[in-house]
Amino acid sequence: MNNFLKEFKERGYFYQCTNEIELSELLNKKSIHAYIGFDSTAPSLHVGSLLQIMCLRLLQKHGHRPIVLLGGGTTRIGDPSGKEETRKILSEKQIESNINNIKNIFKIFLKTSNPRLKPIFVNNYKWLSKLNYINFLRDIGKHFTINKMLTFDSVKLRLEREQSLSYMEFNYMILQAYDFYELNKSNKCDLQIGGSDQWGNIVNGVDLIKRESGNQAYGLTTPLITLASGTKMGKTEKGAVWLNKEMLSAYNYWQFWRNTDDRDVLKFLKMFTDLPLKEIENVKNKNINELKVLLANQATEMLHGKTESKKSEILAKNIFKENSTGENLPGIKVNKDILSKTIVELISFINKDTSKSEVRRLIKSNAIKIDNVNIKDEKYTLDYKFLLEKGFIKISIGKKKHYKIII
RNA sequence: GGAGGGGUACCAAAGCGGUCAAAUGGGGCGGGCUGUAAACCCGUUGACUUCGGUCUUCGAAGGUUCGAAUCCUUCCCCCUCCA
Repeated sequence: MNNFLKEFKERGYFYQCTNEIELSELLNKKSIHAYIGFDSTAPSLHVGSLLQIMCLRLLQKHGHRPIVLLGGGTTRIGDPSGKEETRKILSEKQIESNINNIKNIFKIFLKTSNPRLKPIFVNNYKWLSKLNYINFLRDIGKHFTINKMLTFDSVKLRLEREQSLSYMEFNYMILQAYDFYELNKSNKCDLQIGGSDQWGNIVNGVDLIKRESGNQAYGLTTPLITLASGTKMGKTEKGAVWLNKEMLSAYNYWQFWRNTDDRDVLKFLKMFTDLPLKEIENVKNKNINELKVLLANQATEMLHGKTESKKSEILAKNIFKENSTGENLPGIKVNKDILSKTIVELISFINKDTSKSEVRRLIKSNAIKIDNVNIKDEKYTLDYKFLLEKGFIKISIGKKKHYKIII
């Protein structure tokens, strides 16, 4: 089997392929172009898209060139996989700015130095917006039979559940197929990779290419990653785990990985790090918490760089150590008149989305500490002189949230 | 176009004149146990509060009533069945 496919499988990226044997041969024969489409509805991608990004990295590693499609066109329509969600209508400007931000993520994850392998960015708005309805129906629409479209899971499931499926959504599949066709024609793209939910769309693209231009193209899907706990990856209770420095700090990103469920650690090491599989094999019996640190370090390094990753590790060690003073935490400057208010006011000021009522509740349940000492009085006020002398003070909410307050 | 069902807190879902800031479950948050894990147990989950209470919530706007999530009117939205 081809090396790329082999590693693709060994790392757990593989779910389905339209024609594995032929694809393997093709990959052996030459360096190909492969694409993955990303939705541009948010200003950043989150960990939910990381597996696809890793696929592109792997592609590069094996000498193939990734094409990143940022769906300016399809974003304007909306992916039906979001089911019952009412879609936000994004302005042109927003979409453009989202696309630019998302591009930057790829510039971190993908190698850009080698001109033969550096990612090609495309925006399907360029061609989709030019389509003429009548021509499109006649040239492209003729290749799609309703009979077949109705058999695709994305459609079938909706119909079976008797949920409505709008004509617009029904067409999404065709537009994505057209994207692949277009990229095959203009960029020699022979392969589309996507999540398993994209299977139908991908197959349609492969078919369309075959019928319209006679070329053979391929599709490859990755499994939907569900955590051992059963939830979807990408969003935690606290919000999305963004792949963006401004939206989620290196430390919090590190923590996200550090808190991986025991049962997912090995799987994630394979999926989300560059560690050679042999090396993972060698360390797999190590203490599970060491492995989690390894995972967190590797994953964070990839996005935030080695320095930030190391800092996060040290910070974490310090914070979770008994009686940590928290001196390594990033300091939060708070001015004097807020410092002189009660602890309730102070905490809801530092942590904007914690209401005062909530802080009161937290105090009652023994969750608030200042310099590791439980605060039980909601009227407690900081000793300003002491703070001046010492320079900083640590406020803890629960066990995991710590803030270093400076003047 | 006709007939019916429905919109309740983060989500699902009860309530159908006062005892409703609204049952229950999930999720979240906090505590306990532990390993920053899982499982489990306990507490909590609108805001503000001088801890006595006060204010704002049940699709929207009006109305009836001492009193409405609950009744009436109009409007908006969703779903099912028939044409």
